[in-house]
Amino acid sequence: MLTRQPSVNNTQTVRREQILVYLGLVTDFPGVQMFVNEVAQRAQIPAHVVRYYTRIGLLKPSHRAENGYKVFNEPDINRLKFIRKAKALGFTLSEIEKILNEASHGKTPCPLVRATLEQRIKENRRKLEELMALQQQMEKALAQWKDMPDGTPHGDTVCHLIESIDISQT
Amino acid sequence: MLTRQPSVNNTQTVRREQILVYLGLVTDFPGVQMFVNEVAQRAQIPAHVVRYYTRIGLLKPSHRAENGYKVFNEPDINRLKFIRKAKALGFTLSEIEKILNEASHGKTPCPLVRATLEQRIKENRRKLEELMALQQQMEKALAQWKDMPDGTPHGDTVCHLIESIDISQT
DNA sequence: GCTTGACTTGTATGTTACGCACAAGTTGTA
DNA sequence: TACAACTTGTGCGTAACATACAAGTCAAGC
Repeated sequence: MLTRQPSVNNTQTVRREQILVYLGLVTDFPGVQMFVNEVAQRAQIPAHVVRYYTRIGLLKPSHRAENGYKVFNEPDINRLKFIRKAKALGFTLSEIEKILNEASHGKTPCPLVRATLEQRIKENRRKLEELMALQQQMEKALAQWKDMPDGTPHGDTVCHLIESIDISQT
Repeated sequence: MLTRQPSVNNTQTVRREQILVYLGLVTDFPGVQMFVNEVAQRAQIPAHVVRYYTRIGLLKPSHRAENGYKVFNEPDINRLKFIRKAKALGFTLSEIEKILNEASHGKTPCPLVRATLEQRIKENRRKLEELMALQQQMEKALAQWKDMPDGTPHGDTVCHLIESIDISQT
């Protein structure tokens, strides 16, 4: 069983220590090398996204293995899970980075988090209104076109359907 | 008055023929050279956007002036106005390009327009639902945080506010 | 020992629709 | 001739990845 896993469960190199980790028997064995795929799987994030986060400096692998592979540890998984939750709340990556920086300096990021979220809520409200207006505009157009025939384009017109639209109040 | 316009009305080189055009006395004088700024102004689109459209091939200047400046004509203004309306309806530039291609081949783009708009409406509905769910999630979080104190970060936690969030159903 | 296949690395490019900045050329007027 | 107001093209930046590439690493099977 101590073979390289086939594509069945999509893990990477598995050693005895890692199996112990999987089973929850060991959580931070010094010899355990956690690579991209494993950390990605455990944090429920696509591996190439983990690479992306690493590239932009949002995630910093603790060190490199002898072969140059990035080595992650348990705190990295927490960090990734945090990022995932913050993203689900509408935070951008750069906001998340600021929050993580605050926290790593021992400061509480909570006030920043509250403020950012309020800001996000406001922006989202505006975006929602825009999208709803667009939706109305589109549905209105479609209804209005119901009884209009198709036309052939000529000199000044491309498609009278679109050209009949009034965008004055948008 | 036949000077280069100062920045007051933001036009470009003005010649006698162009003034006639402005006054509506002449609509397509062969000697009139319409450059980027003027066509942009008349189509109510920022000049750099006209350049962008030209760059990606969405707009094709009829020819170049002797000095290399792009020369536009009346149909280009119609094209730009069409693009503006289609964009206001939620069409993407590549969709608009397809529509314009159809039309330039003498085919009626109307069926394509109808189909695309229906598609856009569906997508927009999905996006709206997503955004509304996000908004709810955010507002719920903010309310839930009202009575929670700020905490200091340590080993496993960055910000308990965010970490308390349940994203299972998102 | 060699091949094979599943991993890993990094970089580069495409996506959307621009916004902004650059350097350099052109034009008309003072 | 200097200057201001235009013009040109190109290139970078945005957000958050998705996709593809070339090349290196490792363990197992023959």
